[in-house]
Amino acid sequence: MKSPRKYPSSTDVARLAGVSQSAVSRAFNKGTSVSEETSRKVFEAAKQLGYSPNFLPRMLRKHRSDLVAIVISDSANSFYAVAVDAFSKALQETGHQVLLFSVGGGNALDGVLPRLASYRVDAIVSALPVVTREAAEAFARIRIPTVSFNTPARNQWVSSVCSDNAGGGALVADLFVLRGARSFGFIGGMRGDYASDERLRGFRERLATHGFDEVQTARGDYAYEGGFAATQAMTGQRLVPDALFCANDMMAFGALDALRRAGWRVPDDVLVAGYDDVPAATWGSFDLTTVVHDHQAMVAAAIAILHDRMTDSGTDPADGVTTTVPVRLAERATTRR
Amino acid sequence: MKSPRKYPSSTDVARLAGVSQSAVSRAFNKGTSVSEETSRKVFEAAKQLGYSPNFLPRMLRKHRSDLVAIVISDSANSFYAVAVDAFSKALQETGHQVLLFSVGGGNALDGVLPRLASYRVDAIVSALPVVTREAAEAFARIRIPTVSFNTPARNQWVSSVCSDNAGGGALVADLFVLRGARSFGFIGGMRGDYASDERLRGFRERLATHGFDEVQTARGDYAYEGGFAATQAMTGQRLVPDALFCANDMMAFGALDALRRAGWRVPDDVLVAGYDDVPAATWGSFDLTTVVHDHQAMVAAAIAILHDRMTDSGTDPADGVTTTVPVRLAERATTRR
DNA sequence: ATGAAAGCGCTAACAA
DNA sequence: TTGTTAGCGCTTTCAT
Repeated sequence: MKSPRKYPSSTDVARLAGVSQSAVSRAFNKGTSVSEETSRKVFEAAKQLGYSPNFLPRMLRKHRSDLVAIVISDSANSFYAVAVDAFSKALQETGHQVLLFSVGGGNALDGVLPRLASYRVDAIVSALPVVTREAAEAFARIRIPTVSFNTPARNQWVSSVCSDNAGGGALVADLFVLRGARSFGFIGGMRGDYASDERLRGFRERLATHGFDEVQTARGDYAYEGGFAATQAMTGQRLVPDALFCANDMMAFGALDALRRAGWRVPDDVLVAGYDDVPAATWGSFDLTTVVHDHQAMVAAAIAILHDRMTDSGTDPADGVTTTVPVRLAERATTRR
Repeated sequence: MKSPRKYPSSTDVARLAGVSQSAVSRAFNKGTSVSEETSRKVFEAAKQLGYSPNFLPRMLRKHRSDLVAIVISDSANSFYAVAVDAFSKALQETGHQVLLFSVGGGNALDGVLPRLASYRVDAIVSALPVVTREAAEAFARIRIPTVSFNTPARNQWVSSVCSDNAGGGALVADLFVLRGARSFGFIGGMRGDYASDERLRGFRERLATHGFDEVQTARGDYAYEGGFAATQAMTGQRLVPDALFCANDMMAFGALDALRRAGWRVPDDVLVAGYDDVPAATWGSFDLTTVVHDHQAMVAAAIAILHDRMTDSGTDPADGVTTTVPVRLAERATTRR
């Protein structure tokens, strides 16, 4: 490897400024006692040498890196992309920096966790769509405060922030019934996906209170194509319910296109609702009724937990909390009769 | 701040294993000479203590952090979101780790650059949609090899990898003419956006070779709404060209919906093409002709440049290169007569 | 307000 | 193959 460029050190600056090395350190750290004069000399020399303080020794000395890991996977869910940006921005405000870790499919998490520990990150955000019990325990084993974003998971070291998935499903159930539907369908995500399962549970339980016990379920893949295929299967068998709830907007778009192609009219023949309120939901071609989660509130809640866990006055990291952020319904053309 | 948990050090492991501290270091670094026996004792003790090597002192000693910064802004362009994931994955393969830096609007870049330097990152990927001359010079000033992704920028320290924007514009021009269009429109991105400007340039120059010198231009904001509004202005004034080229797919979707709402038929009355080939371009409601760039090739090219700059045998970082990745056209329903 | 000195947890040169 | 030793560039007592 190339012998890397040698950066000037505080000692170099000290020599040029004619002060001690510790004076340089003090000049660059506020809340320390340095004279006006010394400070001036230091900054002048620093500028001349192009000096910028090296953060690594500081991490070493202080036993805290101010690094926060975000663990992502290549999910089609663009929800996580905006979350990463929001986290990064919010954490920078408090002097933290985001270190990104990608896990591929399978048990790749185990390959990544040791590195998380080796970078001595102060906290972890899991932006994984599925966190198995084993995964949660693996997180706990490295004993770093962790918050699972948008996926329930909880043990001594792992907290989670989720939107009220079941509540959202219930809102959709109420609306469908109010609009006169009497038969119901649901297109879910992959197996083991808590968010999808919860949305179905809330939907189903609320329908039961209205006296409807049957829900025709199908499974998609959280993408347009999955929603399209699942719906096409319904139209092919002429088993289209009065109202169709899709576990996310992408699948709802696929469902809409499949219904229209097969000659069904929305909302006249079929009501359709999605979940997420992605930008495309408002587009003229779709104008989709959907459940809106409050991204900002979710990120804020996660950050609050992390800060609490990372600071002194904070809670003992050894007990995770579960925060549920409320959702609301945005009714648009696909359910408006 | 909470006094952070003290991790076990190699010295702790050494003591427990009854070997020297350097033996522990050697056991954890391959390519060093350690006996089977010593290694066993070390790993046993390490496991017992829950030891994982600390990377920070290593960075300190070696004068290389193996950290790569990715600088992002809150662009609506989801193209960057997938790129971040691809970069992260590819860099991890070679033992690098991505450190994320978000810049807000305005001159916020200046606030971020000193931190980049302080983390001693080995290289920088700029995923900013606009890199002004001043920004490029600011990058150069910290003398860390930088590659600007999808936005031209170049000086001694800054390389760039771009798709062949002008070439894509030319492909669209050829197709429009082939399909019989005789008047042309273009909806671009924000001021100073090179990608948009280049797409227009290629479009315009190729049209000129076909004998068409007029292009009716409008400006959007790279989002659905901007494309919708710009197109609505055209339909309102009844100044709709035979063929409309949008600088990205999002605006093309807006344009399609605006045209349809105003009673224009696509492709019968108007041809429409976009740029990016986002997933929604293939959806039934749009089926949009668009220019496809090769994400993978672009990321690979950027990584290749970075690796070259980061390694010993590599090129002197003091001369940036500009790599142009070819594009192709995906013709779909919006131009097929 | 300032300097001297110790030490964070590693790696690497050197000696044995 | 192994142990000893000297730093990497900072922060932080402790004197002055």
